[in-house]
Order: sequence, then structure tokens, then C-alpha cells
Amino acid sequence: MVFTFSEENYLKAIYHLENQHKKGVPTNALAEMMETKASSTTDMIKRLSEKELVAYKKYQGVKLTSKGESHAVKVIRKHRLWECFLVDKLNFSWDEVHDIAEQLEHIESEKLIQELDKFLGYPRTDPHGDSIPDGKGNFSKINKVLLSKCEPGQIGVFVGVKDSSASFLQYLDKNKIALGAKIKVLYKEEFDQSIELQINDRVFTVSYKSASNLYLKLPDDHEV
Amino acid sequence: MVFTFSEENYLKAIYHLENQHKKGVPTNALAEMMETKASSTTDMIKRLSEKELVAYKKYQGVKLTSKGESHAVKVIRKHRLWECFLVDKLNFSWDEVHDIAEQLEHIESEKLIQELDKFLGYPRTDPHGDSIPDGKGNFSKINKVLLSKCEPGQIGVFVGVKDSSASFLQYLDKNKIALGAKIKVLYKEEFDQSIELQINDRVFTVSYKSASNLYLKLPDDHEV
DNA sequence: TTTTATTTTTAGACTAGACTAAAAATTTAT
DNA sequence: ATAAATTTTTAGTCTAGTCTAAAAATAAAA
Repeated sequence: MVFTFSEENYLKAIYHLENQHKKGVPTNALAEMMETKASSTTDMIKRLSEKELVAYKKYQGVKLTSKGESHAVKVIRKHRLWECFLVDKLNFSWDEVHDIAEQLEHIESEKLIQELDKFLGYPRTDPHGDSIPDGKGNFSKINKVLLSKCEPGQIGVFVGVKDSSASFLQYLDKNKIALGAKIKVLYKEEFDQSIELQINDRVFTVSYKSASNLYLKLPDDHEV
Repeated sequence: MVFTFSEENYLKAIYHLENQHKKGVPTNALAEMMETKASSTTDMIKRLSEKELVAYKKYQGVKLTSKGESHAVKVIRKHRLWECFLVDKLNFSWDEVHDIAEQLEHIESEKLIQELDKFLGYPRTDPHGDSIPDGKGNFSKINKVLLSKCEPGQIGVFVGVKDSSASFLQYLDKNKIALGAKIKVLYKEEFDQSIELQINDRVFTVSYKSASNLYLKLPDDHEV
């Protein structure tokens, strides 16, 4: 089966939205993520449905079929491997890689991605802490939790970001918050939900918005 | 200026055809290289002309403007650098890289290509012996000549192929003819223009067709 | 130089992917 | 439970890039 770039981008978007919308991704949500109009989205959904990549009933939202999901995961695998390549081999910083990986993820060659994976030493996470599916599409789902959901006293390791926009990543850099940092929640301000943390050896306060973009791995979590 | 993949492919094709068609590339020649119909080609020529990438007068064939040529060279630079990457870093053989490089050459990022160039150690030729334009678009034009134009007695080094199709490259591999081989023309058969050569230490005969795809660098050629 | 052959362009149609505006279905609120 | 608001779909249009068939221009041949 052959995929257009556009089809791949929609599949990816549906994949990501399915977390929030377990009973079908609404057309509007998909349209917003794709930055298109709902009518265009309906058109694409019909095409994807025709190809049996999504299950679709009018007005009921859309879900990936196993075929659609498996392809979405392939694209995500490619995206994340290319991000590793850019950071590990070509001296890019983590806030510069997203847009280029958006292009590279559509390059079609099984051997290319296999060899790239090998060349990079089979990395298990990308520069933003997201885990990289293996050749068969299997994730190592690590048990991470949003900082904004943590309670004072909890301790964890900063393992990923939710929103990997350049501006957020640059904010983290500027404030010396890097993947792997040990974080302890000291205090949650009731008024604005900002959180005071101990990060490595200093005290730092993040807004609620920032806290909702930071993933921690808690020490009592054991991977499968 | 933003370019579609299709526009870039046409620019590249025109660039290559300009060698054979100094006074304008005929629509049919371009259509044949692009594997499209002449009518489609005329349409594209008009679009390129609109963007001032080509100079075009009806029925007169088409020429790249300096703007068009400079972009064509950029695409060629990317193509050849990616080929180097695939062969040098990802264990591809020279007959496997063309199609993937055709995809990768359209990835848009100045920094990416700069860093890739650096990462590869600023290679000056690609795996097929074609020279790689530098960041400013300058080629080191080496003085190579087709084997089919050589006369008995001439000696040269095999430095490149004209047609880099997988089947031709595999034929060379099979017969242990690799870039860098020292070749002496022993005899040209008048009947079918096949050429008997001494290659390294053995004697080998190539057809006229093969000879017209092999470039030699003659010893009396001095680069600029 | 007139006819014939070839090349190139035009005209009109198709598809993918987008859009706007309007209609239809669903959900929310009174 | 009906009205109002929201969401989704349909209908029709647009562009890029392709096609076929036919017309027009150029080149080759008689």
C-alpha cells in the first residue's frame, strides 16, 4: 500500500488524539490538529476509510483500524529515529529537530530505517523522552506522569515533555532543566497551581502550564 | 521561494539535459526524462517560467535561469550528499542508493545539509563518482571522458558512471569493475564497437553500450 | 516550394487536497 | 420536549499536476 504525505499526517494525528478520545476522534479535533477545516477533514476521513485505515461512521468520529494504527506507528518510529540522528550525529539541539523530522518521517525505505536504527545503536527514546517503537511496532511504554498531577513530597526523574514546541524546549534549556534531572515537588500554590520544586540541588518554581508539559518517572514505577 | 517536489525534479532534469541541448531543452526530451507526456511538460514549463526559474519561448525549448540553475544545483548537492551518507554510514551499496536519495533530496533545511556535509567529512564525489557541489554551488569539474571515446593505447582511471541504474552498477560489481580501477584500452572491435581492456591485471571486453557509460580520467588531465 | 511528418501547444477532463457556504445531524439548554 | 447552539457533512469551487485528443507550429522531404 502506498501512502501520501497527507494521509500519513492524518493517521499520525488520529493516533495521538485517540488517547484523549477513546470512543472516536471528533472531526473538529482532528481538523484543529491538522490545521485544516472540518470539511477537508471529512474528505480525508472518507479516503482513509475507503482504504480501510480508519473505521468511520458519519457523525461518530473516527478510529484507526489495526492497519491504520500499524502504519501510524511506523511513521512515528521514523520520526523519532530521525530526531535521534539529528541530535546525536548532526549536532542539532532538541528544539530544532521537530520540523525536519516531520519531513524525514515520510521517506519510504524499510532498509533505510533499519540501518538507521542500527547506526544509532537502537535508541529506545528520542531527544524529548518519547519512546521509539521497534521494527515490529512495539513500544516500551514507560510509566510516566505529568508533573502537574504530582503531590508535594513526590520525587521523580524528568523523562519527557508533552508539548515539544521549540519555545517550551528553549524555556527548559534557559532554566537548566534537562532530561534526567531529579525533581522533588515541594509545594503547590493553590491560587495559580504553580509548583515549587527542588530540581537537582536548587529550588525552582514552574507555572501550572509548564508543569502540565513535563513528565516524571516515579521511583515506584516498574516497567514491564 | 518554496518549491514543490515536482518542480525540483523538473529543474534537475532540465539541468542534466542542458549538456546535450545547449540551445534549449526540447519539450519532448524533458517529457521523456520525466516520464510524463509532452502536454504535462508544457504546463510545468509555464509554471516554472512564471516563477522565473526557466527562460521559455513557445516552440523554442527551455533553459534554466541563474535562479533555476542555482536551485537545481542545490538539489543535486543534497542528492549526492545523501548518497554518500547511505553508502558510508548505513552500509548501502552503490546500486541501492538512487531511489532513496531521490526522496531525501527534497528535504528542506539549510542547516541539515550543512551539518550532513560536515558529518561526512566534506566528500568531493558521491558513490558513483559524480562531484558534489559545495555550499555555494561550485563544482570541482574533473576532466573525465567516456571510455567509448578512447582510442587503443590510452590509459585512465575509472572515475564515474554516466548511467547509474542498479542493473548497470550490478553488472560492474559482478565483473569486479570498481571506481579507481586502472584501465588500458587494448582494442576496439570495428564490427560492434566493443572494447577490449586491460583492467588492473586482467583482460576484459565490454560492449559499446557499457563503454558509453564508463568515465575515465586520463593521466594528462590536470584539475583546475 | 508545397506536402508530409514531427514537435509542441491548446483545450478539456480527472484526482487529491484544500477551501467557503449551506444543509443536516447531534448535543445542549431552556 | 422543543428550541438553540454546536458539530459534521454535503455541494460546489480552486490549484497543481497529470492525462487524451486535437490544433497549430516547425522541420523535413519530395
